[in-house]
Amino acid sequence: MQYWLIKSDPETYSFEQMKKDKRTFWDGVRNYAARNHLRSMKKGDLCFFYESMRGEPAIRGVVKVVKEHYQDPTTTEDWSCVDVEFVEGWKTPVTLKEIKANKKLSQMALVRLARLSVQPVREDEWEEILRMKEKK
DNA sequence: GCCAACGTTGGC
DNA sequence: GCCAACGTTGGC
Repeated sequence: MQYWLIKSDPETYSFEQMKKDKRTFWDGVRNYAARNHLRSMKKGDLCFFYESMRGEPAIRGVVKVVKEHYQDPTTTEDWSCVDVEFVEGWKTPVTLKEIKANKKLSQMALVRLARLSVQPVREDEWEEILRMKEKK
């Protein structure tokens, strides 16, 4: 089992929408590194849902991979997408500011490779973020 | 809205 | 295959 973090610009697809849809296909990834991560995702893997750009950039909840990668239907080029399902929304999101302020998370791709839209999360990082969420 | 950081493109 | 130019992302 692997953990991931997927980013979305809420103007394109918000966590609010994710919650409403319950399930969606994660399309539109147009970056090779991100695509490779999509292709490594396994059914049952958990992902943090991160919203960028508008408002406070933050992790807002958790979604689960329910279908492994397949051809992105929005293009004929060689890109992939996966299906994800809503798991839980957090009342108080864990913000980028808080993540940056936490020394244990300084190695996170979110901090070091800000533009990578699909990234792996280490187990200790996953747990640390859950701890931060619980403490609120 | 600005701009730094990064990825991609294309000329050589 | 290098690297400058350009486009895009995303934090602030």
